[in-house]
Amino acid sequence: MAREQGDPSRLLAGVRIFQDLGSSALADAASSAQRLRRARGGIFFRQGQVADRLFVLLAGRVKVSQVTPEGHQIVVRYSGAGEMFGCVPLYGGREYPATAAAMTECDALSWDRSGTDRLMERHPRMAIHALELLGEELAQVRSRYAELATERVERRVARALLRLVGQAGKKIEGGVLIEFPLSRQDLAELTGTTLHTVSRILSSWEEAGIVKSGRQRVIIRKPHGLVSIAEDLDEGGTA
Amino acid sequence: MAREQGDPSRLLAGVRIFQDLGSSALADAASSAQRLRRARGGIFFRQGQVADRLFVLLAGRVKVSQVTPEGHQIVVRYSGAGEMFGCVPLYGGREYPATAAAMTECDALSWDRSGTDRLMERHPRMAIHALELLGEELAQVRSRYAELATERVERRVARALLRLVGQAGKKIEGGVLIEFPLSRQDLAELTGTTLHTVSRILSSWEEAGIVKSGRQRVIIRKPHGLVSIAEDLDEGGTA
DNA sequence: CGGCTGCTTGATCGCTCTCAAATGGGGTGG
DNA sequence: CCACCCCATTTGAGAGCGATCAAGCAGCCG
Repeated sequence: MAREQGDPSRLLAGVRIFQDLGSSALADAASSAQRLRRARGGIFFRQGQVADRLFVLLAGRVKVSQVTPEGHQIVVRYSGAGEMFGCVPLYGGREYPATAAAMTECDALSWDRSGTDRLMERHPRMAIHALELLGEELAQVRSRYAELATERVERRVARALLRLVGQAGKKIEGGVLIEFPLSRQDLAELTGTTLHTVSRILSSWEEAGIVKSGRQRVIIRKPHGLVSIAEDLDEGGTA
Repeated sequence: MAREQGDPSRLLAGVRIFQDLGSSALADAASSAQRLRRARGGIFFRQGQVADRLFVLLAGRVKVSQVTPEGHQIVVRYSGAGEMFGCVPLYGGREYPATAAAMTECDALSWDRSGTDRLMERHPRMAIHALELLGEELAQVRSRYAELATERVERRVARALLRLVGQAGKKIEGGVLIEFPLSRQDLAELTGTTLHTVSRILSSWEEAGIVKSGRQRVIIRKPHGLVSIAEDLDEGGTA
């Protein structure tokens, strides 16, 4: 457990599901947590495994993805520090419906099922927070669903990038860098298209000076240009 | 109609969120509920309204749908008797993200926000059940998302119909009838396509003897045929 | 019976997938 | 330190699914 950085209960204070819980509750949670690290590429859990653990990410970035019966990959979401993932045990699911893999070096806490049950019993507010988080996630998936059903690929990719900027954007000179390795394939699986189409789109944006991208790297040079594509505004916004 | 049947707490026993709650809790819930009826086409709530009520459907069928900023309609789901809808207040959302309209004559119970809060406080198991329901819904949306991202329209329509059979299928001679008025447009909004494409697909299925359909009516004659289309099996299954 | 609403069907267009092949950057092992 | 190999990416060509546009049709209700 909390090998370095001393008090893990301090880390938990910033995590939404543990908010407003009081220090004794945090200590309670921290004491029953297991500390987990993963190198880039490491796996937290795999789709189909018995869902017996809940995770909270302290540092790093995790890709949560699904494989359809036909073998297509879908990226469900990217989780960052302070976010919860593998929340299936919270609501009684049997198996993980997705795989969670570390995109960068990761550091996480986790609780087994009986631990989460006990925590939620003792601190009912945790259940309320869990409800809130799940509700928000539901709203988000629905909005992505609507997007997929009604929007063109280019706009979907623009929106996905803007969302990623919000989650993992880092200001650098000349733009905003997405702070973890993100391949064309990843973007394609996130937006429901193919890496070829993503590559073409990024190339055209690069030509327009909107982004600068390379091997698993994306820098947004003109966020406003992306916004014009993402929203209804005319394309060709030159910020 | 359910107006008779006396005791509303009896009605609640079959609703998942109230399961295992004990009769006093049911009476508690029933006593604070408001009974609501809507004629076909009536509205329970509209997208964007302040989300102040939770609903449980006792009878009838409700369409939950969204309009995107660009004006496209999306059907989120169809709810049947015993199901909960408008659960936004449960997890603290401000506004309804969708509109709930009665597809048939409907009869429902509803609680205002303070009522649901109080109920969940007094009966924590309700919160657990709510978590379960939300989790299941999340899993379902994700699977529909994956479907939309990776499957052809015909297969999506087949799967949607099969799901509807499970929810509202009624065996009649010569097949299974979807028991509420369902237009081509509805099916299109449910599967992320256009009414034209749905119409063409249904026509071709009709030719193959798989379905029989008319104005806002669909009868599945050969469910197995639909399954062959929905799954990976070769098409042309003649059950 | 007439009009409205939902359904059908044809024709065309174009976005996006698919298939194919080449390119290049980066890390690794020698 | 260099060469090689692997993997991500780029780019072209072509096909096809499904959207869009445009009429016409038919059941149903008033």
